[in-house]
Amino acid sequence: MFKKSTHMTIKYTKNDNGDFVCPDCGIIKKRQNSMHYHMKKHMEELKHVCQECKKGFLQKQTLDLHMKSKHSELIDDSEKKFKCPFDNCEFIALTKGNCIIHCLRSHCQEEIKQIMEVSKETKTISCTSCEKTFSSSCGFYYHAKGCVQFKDEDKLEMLQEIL
DNA sequence: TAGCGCCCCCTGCTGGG
DNA sequence: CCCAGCAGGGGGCGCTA
Repeated sequence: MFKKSTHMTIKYTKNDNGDFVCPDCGIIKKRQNSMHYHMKKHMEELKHVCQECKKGFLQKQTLDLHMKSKHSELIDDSEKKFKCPFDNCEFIALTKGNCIIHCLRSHCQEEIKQIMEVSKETKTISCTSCEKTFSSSCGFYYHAKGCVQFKDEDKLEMLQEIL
């Protein structure tokens, strides 16, 4: 079992296959960094703490995102936000992924329709181009950036700014 | 090689229409 | 109820000691 200390060095255990085994719950991970993340959860090591509201996060990126969204007045204006590259659209997203999803959803509906297949039964969305299935529309749209075909070169050029 | 940071991808939740 | 956007976790890649 782990002691809940933020200064504790993590020790990793491997099984005969060379996979990483969690000594706490026995879960197996192929990669060390995946186990690192998993074990941190056991240790409740939320070392990335927001100085403003004292909320803790597992990952620095999550804290950065939190700072951008909740305390944007405290950070440098040059901090990266992702603006929609399409003309006459003022949409700004906190993450690149969310910006891509917005662009495809709002500006590329025609192209998306060509590869989007919605199942009302299973409430999933499939890509007819590669037959991959997603449980949420966001997942599909994010994936679609790699499968969708553009006839309009200007549109493709604008999208490439954020891809 | 162990340990960890960065970033991409995906998912679940929430709020508004 | 549906859809768009937000927020956060999982995992791959690559760097450093």
